[in-house]
Amino acid sequence: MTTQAPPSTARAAGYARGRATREEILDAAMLLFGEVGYHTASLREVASRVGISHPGLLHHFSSKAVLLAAVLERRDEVDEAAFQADLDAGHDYFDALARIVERNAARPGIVELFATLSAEATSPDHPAHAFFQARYRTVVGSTTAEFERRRDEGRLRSGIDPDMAARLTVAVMDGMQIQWLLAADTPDDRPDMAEALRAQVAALLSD
Amino acid sequence: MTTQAPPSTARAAGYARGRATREEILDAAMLLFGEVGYHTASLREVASRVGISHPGLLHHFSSKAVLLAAVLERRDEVDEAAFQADLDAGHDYFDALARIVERNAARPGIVELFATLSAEATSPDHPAHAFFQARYRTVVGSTTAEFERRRDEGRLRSGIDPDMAARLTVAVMDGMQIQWLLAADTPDDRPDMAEALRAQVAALLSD
DNA sequence: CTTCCCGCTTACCACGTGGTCGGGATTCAA
DNA sequence: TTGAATCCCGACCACGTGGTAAGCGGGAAG
Repeated sequence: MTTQAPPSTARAAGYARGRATREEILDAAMLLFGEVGYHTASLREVASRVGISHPGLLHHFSSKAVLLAAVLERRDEVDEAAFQADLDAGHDYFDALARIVERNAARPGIVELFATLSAEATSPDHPAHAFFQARYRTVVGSTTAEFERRRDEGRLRSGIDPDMAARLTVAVMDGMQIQWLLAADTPDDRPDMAEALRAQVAALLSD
Repeated sequence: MTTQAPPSTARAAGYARGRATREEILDAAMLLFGEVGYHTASLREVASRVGISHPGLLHHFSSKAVLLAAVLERRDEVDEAAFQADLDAGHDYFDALARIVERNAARPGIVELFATLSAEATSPDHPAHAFFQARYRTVVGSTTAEFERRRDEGRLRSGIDPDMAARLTVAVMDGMQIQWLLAADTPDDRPDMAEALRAQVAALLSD
Protein backbone atom coordinates (compact mmCIF):
# COMPACT_ATOMS: atom_id res chain seq x y z
CA MET A 1 0.00 0.00 0.00
CA THR A 2 2.74 2.48 0.94
CA THR A 3 4.80 4.09 -1.79
CA GLN A 4 7.84 4.19 0.43
CA ALA A 5 10.56 1.91 -0.97
CA PRO A 6 12.90 -0.20 1.17
CA PRO A 7 16.49 1.12 1.36
CA SER A 8 18.07 -0.73 -1.52
CA THR A 9 16.36 -3.73 -3.08
CA ALA A 10 12.61 -4.03 -3.60
CA ARG A 11 11.60 -6.54 -0.92
CA ALA A 12 8.36 -8.07 0.22
CA ALA A 13 7.26 -6.95 3.65
CA GLY A 14 8.64 -8.91 6.58
CA TYR A 15 10.69 -12.08 6.66
CA ALA A 16 9.94 -15.31 4.86
CA ARG A 17 8.77 -16.96 8.06
CA GLY A 18 6.25 -14.25 8.73
CA ARG A 19 4.80 -14.44 5.25
CA ALA A 20 4.45 -18.21 5.59
CA THR A 21 2.51 -18.16 8.84
CA ARG A 22 0.39 -15.34 7.44
CA GLU A 23 -0.72 -17.73 4.73
CA GLU A 24 -1.33 -20.49 7.25
CA ILE A 25 -3.49 -18.13 9.25
CA LEU A 26 -5.56 -17.26 6.20
CA ASP A 27 -6.11 -20.94 5.43
CA ALA A 28 -7.10 -21.81 8.97
CA ALA A 29 -9.34 -18.77 9.31
CA MET A 30 -11.10 -19.57 6.06
CA LEU A 31 -11.86 -23.07 7.24
CA LEU A 32 -13.01 -22.05 10.69
CA PHE A 33 -15.14 -19.13 9.49
CA GLY A 34 -16.78 -21.62 7.19
CA GLU A 35 -17.33 -24.14 9.93
CA VAL A 36 -18.89 -21.90 12.54
CA GLY A 37 -19.33 -18.45 11.00
CA TYR A 38 -17.44 -15.26 11.63
CA HIS A 39 -19.07 -14.25 14.90
CA THR A 40 -18.70 -17.62 16.54
CA ALA A 41 -15.16 -18.27 15.38
CA SER A 42 -12.54 -17.15 17.90
CA LEU A 43 -9.10 -15.79 17.23
CA ARG A 44 -7.71 -18.22 19.78
CA GLU A 45 -9.09 -21.17 17.85
CA VAL A 46 -7.65 -19.93 14.58
CA ALA A 47 -4.32 -19.26 16.24
CA SER A 48 -4.20 -22.64 17.91
CA ARG A 49 -4.77 -24.40 14.59
CA VAL A 50 -1.74 -22.61 13.24
CA GLY A 51 0.23 -23.42 16.37
CA ILE A 52 0.68 -19.90 17.67
CA SER A 53 -0.83 -17.82 20.44
CA HIS A 54 -3.67 -15.47 19.74
CA PRO A 55 -1.71 -12.27 20.22
CA GLY A 56 0.71 -13.85 17.76
CA LEU A 57 -2.11 -13.87 15.27
CA LEU A 58 -2.99 -10.27 16.06
CA HIS A 59 0.57 -9.37 15.18
CA HIS A 60 -0.24 -10.29 11.56
CA PHE A 61 -3.84 -9.11 11.44
CA SER A 62 -4.51 -6.20 13.71
CA SER A 63 -8.14 -7.13 14.37
CA LYS A 64 -10.67 -9.84 13.70
CA ALA A 65 -12.42 -7.76 11.05
CA VAL A 66 -9.14 -7.20 9.25
CA LEU A 67 -8.61 -10.96 9.22
CA LEU A 68 -12.03 -11.50 7.70
CA ALA A 69 -11.42 -8.92 5.01
CA ALA A 70 -8.13 -10.59 4.09
CA VAL A 71 -9.77 -14.01 3.88
CA LEU A 72 -12.55 -12.79 1.61
CA GLU A 73 -10.22 -10.80 -0.58
CA ARG A 74 -7.87 -13.69 -1.17
CA ARG A 75 -10.70 -16.12 -1.75
CA ASP A 76 -12.22 -13.88 -4.38
CA GLU A 77 -8.90 -13.44 -6.14
CA VAL A 78 -8.40 -17.18 -6.45
CA ASP A 79 -11.91 -17.83 -7.78
CA GLU A 80 -11.77 -14.91 -10.16
CA ALA A 81 -8.43 -16.02 -11.57
CA ALA A 82 -9.64 -19.58 -12.18
CA PHE A 83 -12.84 -18.27 -13.74
CA GLN A 84 -10.98 -16.00 -16.15
CA ALA A 85 -8.60 -18.80 -17.01
CA ASP A 86 -11.54 -21.03 -17.95
CA LEU A 87 -13.01 -18.25 -20.02
CA ASP A 88 -9.73 -17.63 -21.81
CA ALA A 89 -9.43 -21.36 -22.44
CA GLY A 90 -12.56 -21.01 -24.56
CA HIS A 91 -15.10 -22.23 -22.05
CA ASP A 92 -18.68 -21.11 -22.09
CA TYR A 93 -19.57 -18.48 -19.46
CA PHE A 94 -21.96 -20.86 -17.71
CA ASP A 95 -19.55 -23.73 -18.09
CA ALA A 96 -16.96 -21.68 -16.31
CA LEU A 97 -19.49 -20.92 -13.60
CA ALA A 98 -20.29 -24.61 -13.22
CA ARG A 99 -16.60 -25.38 -12.95
CA ILE A 100 -16.27 -22.96 -10.05
CA VAL A 101 -19.11 -24.79 -8.36
CA GLU A 102 -17.49 -28.13 -9.06
CA ARG A 103 -14.18 -27.02 -7.61
CA ASN A 104 -15.90 -25.66 -4.51
CA ALA A 105 -17.82 -28.90 -4.02
CA ALA A 106 -14.45 -30.49 -3.35
CA ARG A 107 -13.66 -27.89 -0.69
CA PRO A 108 -16.55 -27.90 1.76
CA GLY A 109 -14.84 -25.25 3.86
CA ILE A 110 -15.18 -22.68 1.11
CA VAL A 111 -18.82 -23.46 0.53
CA GLU A 112 -19.52 -23.12 4.21
CA LEU A 113 -17.58 -19.88 4.29
CA PHE A 114 -19.68 -18.17 1.69
CA ALA A 115 -23.01 -19.70 2.67
CA THR A 116 -22.57 -18.83 6.32
CA LEU A 117 -21.04 -15.43 5.74
CA SER A 118 -23.40 -14.21 3.05
CA ALA A 119 -26.30 -14.83 5.42
CA GLU A 120 -24.46 -13.31 8.36
CA ALA A 121 -23.34 -10.29 6.37
CA THR A 122 -26.95 -9.49 5.67
CA SER A 123 -26.88 -7.19 8.71
CA PRO A 124 -25.89 -3.69 7.65
CA ASP A 125 -23.31 -3.37 10.41
CA HIS A 126 -21.53 -6.63 9.67
CA PRO A 127 -17.88 -6.03 8.71
CA ALA A 128 -18.37 -7.93 5.46
CA HIS A 129 -21.64 -6.27 4.51
CA ALA A 130 -20.20 -3.91 1.91
CA PHE A 131 -18.04 -6.68 0.51
CA PHE A 132 -20.99 -8.93 -0.19
CA GLN A 133 -23.10 -6.12 -1.57
CA ALA A 134 -20.39 -5.30 -4.08
CA ARG A 135 -19.82 -8.96 -4.82
CA TYR A 136 -23.44 -9.64 -5.67
CA ARG A 137 -23.66 -6.51 -7.75
CA THR A 138 -20.78 -7.58 -9.94
CA VAL A 139 -21.73 -11.22 -10.25
CA VAL A 140 -25.39 -10.63 -11.13
CA GLY A 141 -24.20 -7.77 -13.32
CA SER A 142 -21.91 -9.89 -15.43
CA THR A 143 -24.40 -12.74 -15.53
CA THR A 144 -27.07 -10.33 -16.71
CA ALA A 145 -24.73 -9.21 -19.48
CA GLU A 146 -24.26 -12.82 -20.50
CA PHE A 147 -28.01 -13.44 -20.64
CA GLU A 148 -28.44 -10.29 -22.70
CA ARG A 149 -25.96 -11.67 -25.15
CA ARG A 150 -27.97 -14.89 -25.36
CA ARG A 151 -31.17 -12.96 -25.81
CA ASP A 152 -29.68 -11.04 -28.72
CA GLU A 153 -28.87 -14.39 -30.27
CA GLY A 154 -32.46 -15.42 -29.66
CA ARG A 155 -31.43 -18.11 -27.21
CA LEU A 156 -33.05 -16.74 -24.07
CA ARG A 157 -36.42 -18.14 -23.20
CA SER A 158 -39.18 -15.76 -24.17
CA GLY A 159 -40.82 -13.77 -21.43
CA ILE A 160 -37.78 -13.79 -19.19
CA ASP A 161 -35.89 -10.65 -18.38
CA PRO A 162 -32.09 -11.09 -18.47
CA ASP A 163 -31.70 -9.45 -15.08
CA MET A 164 -34.26 -11.78 -13.56
CA ALA A 165 -32.57 -14.74 -15.21
CA ALA A 166 -29.27 -13.68 -13.68
CA ARG A 167 -30.74 -13.25 -10.22
CA LEU A 168 -32.44 -16.62 -10.41
CA THR A 169 -29.20 -18.25 -11.47
CA VAL A 170 -27.13 -16.88 -8.61
CA ALA A 171 -30.01 -17.58 -6.23
CA VAL A 172 -29.86 -21.20 -7.31
CA MET A 173 -26.15 -21.33 -6.61
CA ASP A 174 -26.62 -19.94 -3.13
CA GLY A 175 -29.69 -21.96 -2.33
CA MET A 176 -28.16 -25.22 -3.47
CA GLN A 177 -25.20 -24.60 -1.22
CA ILE A 178 -27.50 -24.68 1.78
CA GLN A 179 -29.22 -27.88 0.67
CA TRP A 180 -25.82 -29.36 -0.04
CA LEU A 181 -24.35 -28.42 3.32
CA LEU A 182 -27.43 -29.46 5.23
CA ALA A 183 -27.25 -32.94 3.71
CA ALA A 184 -23.59 -33.42 4.58
CA ASP A 185 -24.38 -36.25 6.97
CA THR A 186 -27.03 -37.86 4.75
CA PRO A 187 -25.23 -38.26 1.42
CA ASP A 188 -28.18 -39.99 -0.18
CA ASP A 189 -30.23 -36.86 -0.67
CA ARG A 190 -27.27 -34.61 -1.30
CA PRO A 191 -27.75 -32.63 -4.50
CA ASP A 192 -25.14 -32.19 -7.21
CA MET A 193 -24.60 -28.45 -7.19
CA ALA A 194 -22.96 -28.21 -10.59
CA GLU A 195 -25.62 -30.32 -12.23
CA ALA A 196 -28.26 -28.16 -10.62
CA LEU A 197 -26.66 -25.04 -12.04
CA ARG A 198 -26.58 -26.54 -15.52
CA ALA A 199 -30.22 -27.60 -15.26
CA GLN A 200 -31.17 -24.11 -14.15
CA VAL A 201 -29.36 -22.46 -17.05
CA ALA A 202 -30.91 -24.96 -19.46
CA ALA A 203 -34.36 -24.09 -18.13
CA LEU A 204 -33.74 -20.41 -18.74
CA LEU A 205 -32.41 -20.80 -22.26
CA SER A 206 -34.57 -21.86 -25.18
CA ASP A 207 -34.61 -25.27 -26.94
CA MET B 1 -47.34 -32.42 26.05
CA THR B 2 -48.24 -34.13 29.32
CA THR B 3 -51.30 -36.32 29.57
CA GLN B 4 -51.86 -35.33 33.16
CA ALA B 5 -55.09 -33.34 33.52
CA PRO B 6 -55.58 -30.40 35.91
CA PRO B 7 -57.82 -31.11 38.89
CA SER B 8 -61.21 -30.09 37.57
CA THR B 9 -61.49 -27.96 34.42
CA ALA B 10 -59.21 -28.37 31.41
CA ARG B 11 -56.96 -25.30 31.70
CA ALA B 12 -53.97 -24.01 29.80
CA ALA B 13 -50.72 -24.26 31.74
CA GLY B 14 -49.85 -21.34 33.99
CA TYR B 15 -51.53 -18.00 34.51
CA ALA B 16 -52.76 -15.66 31.83
CA ARG B 17 -49.92 -13.26 32.50
CA GLY B 18 -47.32 -15.93 32.04
CA ARG B 19 -48.78 -17.07 28.74
CA ALA B 20 -48.80 -13.47 27.49
CA THR B 21 -45.14 -12.78 28.23
CA ARG B 22 -44.30 -16.16 26.78
CA GLU B 23 -45.74 -14.96 23.50
CA GLU B 24 -43.89 -11.67 23.77
CA ILE B 25 -40.68 -13.54 24.32
CA LEU B 26 -41.25 -15.64 21.23
CA ASP B 27 -41.90 -12.54 19.13
CA ALA B 28 -38.84 -10.72 20.40
CA ALA B 29 -36.63 -13.79 20.04
CA MET B 30 -37.79 -14.35 16.49
CA LEU B 31 -36.88 -10.80 15.56
CA LEU B 32 -33.52 -10.82 17.28
CA PHE B 33 -32.49 -14.25 16.00
CA GLY B 34 -33.30 -12.91 12.56
CA GLU B 35 -31.31 -9.75 13.06
CA VAL B 36 -28.10 -11.22 14.38
CA GLY B 37 -28.43 -15.00 14.23
CA TYR B 38 -28.87 -17.49 17.02
CA HIS B 39 -25.30 -17.63 18.27
CA THR B 40 -24.88 -13.89 18.46
CA ALA B 41 -28.24 -13.15 20.01
CA SER B 42 -28.15 -12.99 23.80
CA LEU B 43 -30.85 -13.97 26.24
CA ARG B 44 -30.35 -10.67 28.02
CA GLU B 45 -31.13 -8.75 24.86
CA VAL B 46 -34.26 -10.76 24.19
CA ALA B 47 -35.35 -10.35 27.79
CA SER B 48 -34.71 -6.62 27.82
CA ARG B 49 -36.86 -6.15 24.72
CA VAL B 50 -39.70 -7.80 26.58
CA GLY B 51 -39.00 -5.76 29.64
CA ILE B 52 -37.96 -8.55 31.95
CA SER B 53 -34.70 -9.83 33.36
CA HIS B 54 -32.85 -12.69 31.75
CA PRO B 55 -33.49 -15.19 34.53
CA GLY B 56 -37.11 -14.19 34.09
CA LEU B 57 -36.85 -15.36 30.53
CA LEU B 58 -35.22 -18.61 31.59
CA HIS B 59 -38.21 -19.23 33.79
CA HIS B 60 -40.31 -19.64 30.63
CA PHE B 61 -37.72 -21.31 28.43
CA SER B 62 -35.26 -23.38 30.35
CA SER B 63 -32.39 -22.85 27.94
CA LYS B 64 -31.45 -20.89 24.85
CA ALA B 65 -31.80 -23.96 22.64
CA VAL B 66 -35.29 -24.59 23.97
CA LEU B 67 -36.18 -21.01 23.09
CA LEU B 68 -34.94 -21.50 19.54
CA ALA B 69 -36.91 -24.68 19.13
CA ALA B 70 -40.07 -22.95 20.30
CA VAL B 71 -39.53 -20.06 17.89
CA LEU B 72 -39.04 -22.35 14.92
CA GLU B 73 -41.92 -24.58 15.82
CA ARG B 74 -44.38 -21.73 16.16
CA ARG B 75 -43.16 -20.07 12.99
CA ASP B 76 -43.63 -23.24 11.00
CA GLU B 77 -47.12 -23.75 12.37
CA VAL B 78 -48.21 -20.29 11.28
CA ASP B 79 -46.80 -20.64 7.77
CA GLU B 80 -48.17 -24.12 7.34
CA ALA B 81 -51.64 -23.08 8.42
CA ALA B 82 -51.72 -20.13 6.01
CA PHE B 83 -50.41 -22.33 3.22
CA GLN B 84 -53.07 -24.97 3.76
CA ALA B 85 -55.73 -22.30 3.95
CA ASP B 86 -54.67 -20.95 0.56
CA LEU B 87 -54.69 -24.45 -0.87
CA ASP B 88 -58.15 -25.14 0.52
CA ALA B 89 -59.33 -21.83 -0.93
CA GLY B 90 -58.59 -23.31 -4.32
CA HIS B 91 -55.24 -21.69 -4.94
CA ASP B 92 -52.58 -23.27 -7.10
CA TYR B 93 -49.74 -24.96 -5.19
CA PHE B 94 -47.18 -22.52 -6.55
CA ASP B 95 -49.54 -19.63 -6.05
CA ALA B 96 -49.82 -20.57 -2.42
CA LEU B 97 -46.03 -20.75 -2.25
CA ALA B 98 -45.73 -17.31 -3.77
CA ARG B 99 -48.21 -15.97 -1.28
CA ILE B 100 -46.08 -17.22 1.58
CA VAL B 101 -43.18 -15.37 0.06
CA GLU B 102 -45.27 -12.24 -0.34
CA ARG B 103 -46.41 -12.34 3.25
CA ASN B 104 -42.86 -12.83 4.46
CA ALA B 105 -41.62 -9.92 2.38
CA ALA B 106 -43.74 -7.73 4.61
CA ARG B 107 -42.07 -9.16 7.72
CA PRO B 108 -38.32 -8.78 7.23
CA GLY B 109 -37.67 -10.32 10.63
CA ILE B 110 -39.00 -13.66 9.50
CA VAL B 111 -36.97 -13.63 6.33
CA GLU B 112 -33.84 -12.84 8.29
CA LEU B 113 -34.69 -15.57 10.76
CA PHE B 114 -34.79 -18.32 8.19
CA ALA B 115 -31.99 -17.04 5.99
CA THR B 116 -29.62 -16.59 8.89
CA LEU B 117 -30.62 -19.72 10.71
CA SER B 118 -30.67 -22.09 7.77
CA ALA B 119 -27.07 -21.14 7.02
CA GLU B 120 -26.08 -21.34 10.66
CA ALA B 121 -27.84 -24.66 11.18
CA THR B 122 -25.68 -26.14 8.50
CA SER B 123 -23.27 -27.26 11.21
CA PRO B 124 -24.19 -30.76 12.40
CA ASP B 125 -24.01 -29.76 16.05
CA HIS B 126 -26.25 -26.72 15.75
CA PRO B 127 -29.37 -27.09 17.90
CA ALA B 128 -31.59 -26.46 14.88
CA HIS B 129 -29.74 -28.80 12.53
CA ALA B 130 -32.24 -31.63 12.68
CA PHE B 131 -35.13 -29.20 12.40
CA PHE B 132 -33.88 -27.75 9.14
CA GLN B 133 -32.98 -31.13 7.73
CA ALA B 134 -36.52 -32.32 8.32
CA ARG B 135 -37.96 -29.07 7.05
CA TYR B 136 -36.12 -29.25 3.75
CA ARG B 137 -36.98 -32.88 3.31
CA THR B 138 -40.69 -32.20 3.59
CA VAL B 139 -40.76 -29.03 1.51
CA VAL B 140 -38.74 -30.39 -1.40
CA GLY B 141 -40.70 -33.61 -1.01
CA SER B 142 -44.09 -31.99 -1.44
CA THR B 143 -42.81 -29.73 -4.19
CA THR B 144 -41.42 -32.75 -6.01
CA ALA B 145 -44.83 -34.37 -5.76
CA GLU B 146 -46.41 -31.27 -7.27
CA PHE B 147 -43.97 -31.26 -10.18
CA GLU B 148 -44.66 -34.94 -10.76
CA ARG B 149 -48.31 -34.11 -11.01
CA ARG B 150 -47.52 -31.46 -13.61
CA ARG B 151 -45.31 -33.85 -15.52
CA ASP B 152 -48.12 -36.40 -15.68
CA GLU B 153 -50.23 -33.66 -17.20
CA GLY B 154 -47.44 -33.02 -19.66
CA ARG B 155 -46.83 -29.55 -18.26
CA LEU B 156 -43.31 -30.03 -16.98
CA ARG B 157 -40.54 -28.90 -19.24
CA SER B 158 -38.95 -31.83 -21.03
CA GLY B 159 -35.59 -33.00 -19.78
CA ILE B 160 -36.17 -31.83 -16.24
CA ASP B 161 -36.48 -34.25 -13.36
CA PRO B 162 -39.25 -33.33 -10.90
CA ASP B 163 -36.92 -33.70 -7.95
CA MET B 164 -34.40 -31.38 -9.54
CA ALA B 165 -37.15 -28.91 -10.37
CA ALA B 166 -38.24 -28.93 -6.75
CA ARG B 167 -34.71 -28.40 -5.45
CA LEU B 168 -34.14 -25.55 -7.87
CA THR B 169 -37.38 -23.94 -6.81
CA VAL B 170 -36.63 -23.97 -3.09
CA ALA B 171 -33.05 -22.94 -3.85
CA VAL B 172 -34.41 -19.91 -5.62
CA MET B 173 -36.53 -19.02 -2.63
CA ASP B 174 -33.56 -19.25 -0.28
CA GLY B 175 -31.14 -17.53 -2.60
CA MET B 176 -33.47 -14.66 -3.34
CA GLN B 177 -33.87 -14.06 0.37
CA ILE B 178 -30.18 -13.33 0.64
CA GLN B 179 -30.21 -10.96 -2.31
CA TRP B 180 -33.30 -9.32 -0.88
CA LEU B 181 -31.83 -8.90 2.59
CA LEU B 182 -28.48 -7.72 1.30
CA ALA B 183 -30.16 -4.95 -0.69
CA ALA B 184 -32.18 -3.70 2.26
CA ASP B 185 -30.35 -0.38 2.29
CA THR B 186 -30.30 0.02 -1.50
CA PRO B 187 -33.96 -0.46 -2.46
CA ASP B 188 -33.28 0.22 -6.13
CA ASP B 189 -31.74 -3.15 -6.83
CA ARG B 190 -33.91 -5.04 -4.40
CA PRO B 191 -35.53 -8.01 -6.12
CA ASP B 192 -39.20 -8.94 -5.87
CA MET B 193 -39.05 -12.36 -4.23
CA ALA B 194 -42.54 -13.45 -5.17
CA GLU B 195 -42.13 -12.40 -8.77
CA ALA B 196 -38.83 -14.27 -8.87
CA LEU B 197 -40.51 -17.42 -7.62
CA ARG B 198 -43.22 -17.16 -10.27
CA ALA B 199 -40.64 -16.59 -13.00
CA GLN B 200 -38.71 -19.61 -11.80
CA VAL B 201 -41.77 -21.86 -11.84
CA ALA B 202 -42.71 -20.53 -15.26
CA ALA B 203 -39.26 -21.39 -16.57
CA LEU B 204 -39.61 -24.95 -15.29
CA LEU B 205 -43.06 -25.54 -16.71
CA SER B 206 -43.76 -25.79 -20.41
CA ASP B 207 -45.41 -23.07 -22.52
C1' DC C 1 30.13 -7.57 15.91
C1' DT C 2 26.51 -4.46 16.56
C1' DT C 3 21.95 -2.83 15.77
C1' DC C 4 17.50 -3.04 14.51
C1' DC C 5 13.33 -5.04 13.28
C1' DC C 6 10.43 -9.03 13.07
C1' DG C 7 7.91 -12.90 15.02
C1' DC C 8 5.96 -14.33 18.77
C1' DT C 9 5.07 -15.20 23.92
C1' DT C 10 3.16 -14.69 28.69
C1' DA C 11 0.30 -12.10 31.52
C1' DC C 12 -3.43 -9.34 31.87
C1' DC C 13 -7.79 -6.60 31.20
C1' DA C 14 -12.77 -5.41 30.81
C1' DC C 15 -16.64 -7.33 29.29
C1' DG C 16 -20.50 -10.27 27.75
C1' DT C 17 -22.13 -14.91 27.83
C1' DG C 18 -25.53 -18.92 29.43
C1' DG C 19 -26.99 -20.72 33.52
C1' DT C 20 -27.93 -21.29 38.86
C1' DC C 21 -29.72 -20.02 43.43
C1' DG C 22 -32.75 -18.19 46.73
C1' DG C 23 -36.24 -15.32 47.64
C1' DG C 24 -40.03 -11.85 47.11
C1' DA C 25 -44.47 -10.61 44.78
C1' DT C 26 -48.53 -11.75 42.58
C1' DT C 27 -52.22 -14.58 41.39
C1' DC C 28 -55.41 -18.10 41.64
C1' DA C 29 -58.12 -21.88 43.86
C1' DA C 30 -60.23 -23.55 48.09
C1' DT D 1 -58.10 -15.92 54.45
C1' DT D 2 -55.14 -19.43 53.91
C1' DG D 3 -51.93 -21.92 50.90
C1' DA D 4 -49.83 -23.18 46.95
C1' DA D 5 -48.32 -22.36 42.47
C1' DT D 6 -46.66 -19.08 39.26
C1' DC D 7 -43.95 -15.24 37.78
C1' DC D 8 -40.02 -12.80 38.02
C1' DC D 9 -35.79 -10.48 40.10
C1' DG D 10 -30.96 -9.42 42.05
C1' DA D 11 -26.75 -11.46 42.88
C1' DC D 12 -23.61 -14.51 41.55
C1' DC D 13 -20.60 -17.92 38.92
C1' DA D 14 -17.28 -19.86 35.61
C1' DC D 15 -15.90 -19.11 31.30
C1' DG D 16 -14.72 -17.36 26.71
C1' DT D 17 -14.16 -13.21 24.09
C1' DG D 18 -11.27 -9.39 21.42
C1' DG D 19 -7.67 -6.57 22.43
C1' DT D 20 -3.37 -4.52 25.00
C1' DA D 21 1.32 -4.22 27.25
C1' DA D 22 5.81 -5.52 27.75
C1' DG D 23 9.42 -8.17 26.64
C1' DC D 24 12.49 -11.83 24.62
C1' DG D 25 15.07 -14.54 21.15
C1' DG D 26 16.72 -14.78 16.55
C1' DG D 27 17.57 -13.56 11.94
C1' DA D 28 18.91 -9.72 8.69
C1' DA D 29 21.68 -5.84 7.40
C1' DG D 30 25.35 -2.44 8.14
